[in-house]
Amino acid sequence: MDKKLHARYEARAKIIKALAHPTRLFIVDELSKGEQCVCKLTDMIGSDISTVSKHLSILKNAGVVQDDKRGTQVFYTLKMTCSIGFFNCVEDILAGSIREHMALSGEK
Amino acid sequence: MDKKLHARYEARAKIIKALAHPTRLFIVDELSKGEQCVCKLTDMIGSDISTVSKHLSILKNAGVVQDDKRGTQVFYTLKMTCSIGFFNCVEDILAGSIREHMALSGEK
DNA sequence: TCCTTATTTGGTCAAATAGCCAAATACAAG
DNA sequence: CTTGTATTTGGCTATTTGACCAAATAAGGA
Repeated sequence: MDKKLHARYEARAKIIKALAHPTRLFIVDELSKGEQCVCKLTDMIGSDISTVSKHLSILKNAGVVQDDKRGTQVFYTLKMTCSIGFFNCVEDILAGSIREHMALSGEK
Repeated sequence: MDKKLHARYEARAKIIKALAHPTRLFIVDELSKGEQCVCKLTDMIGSDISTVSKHLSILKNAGVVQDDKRGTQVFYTLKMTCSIGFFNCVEDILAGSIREHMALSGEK
């Protein structure tokens, strides 16, 4: 694999890696409904606010979300809206795995 | 976030995590052109064959690829074909980042 | 059966990730 | 300028990941 090609895959992987965490997937889903401030997301997620803030900065760094500081709060919005379609694709895989699992267990 | 919801995001994340590595993205791209044996992929990638084998097993475990043992070789095929559309989406983000970067550098 | 080739698995080590707490910053209101 | 609220950053530890090597398996042919 040549160097330029490798760099291309690295760049892709960076974005996908940003999505590859349950909390961050939740955030993306939540933001697909509209903007949210860090505090609201923190309430919903239930981790430490510093943890949520770090997840948001990973997403922002990857170009998946955008932030907008208004007064003392920071509001995040989804930038990578096409990810929603992909999640449906992921759900299909999950549905398939469940079917296979049932088939292996001898259920119909 | 309730327990069931969390499990759902965990399951999604597992699949996305499987894709979140440059070598594995390369494999998916390669398999989108047709099946390949481990040895051929190893040649293209240039890492140790055990490393490639492990990447393949991660993809297989996530339901992204399928294997088919024929004689002494193992051939892998892409199961999650919808990922291709997602990669275009990822490319758009990358293109956007490059544009932003140029804008910040004062170029047009 | 005994090689040879193709692939997987186990072990080890270094690097990256995720979470929490505490400290630093940013900003608005008094 | 002091206080209070919202958020980010730094530091620390535990866990996971990724790469390589060596050893184990699997299948085919001599």
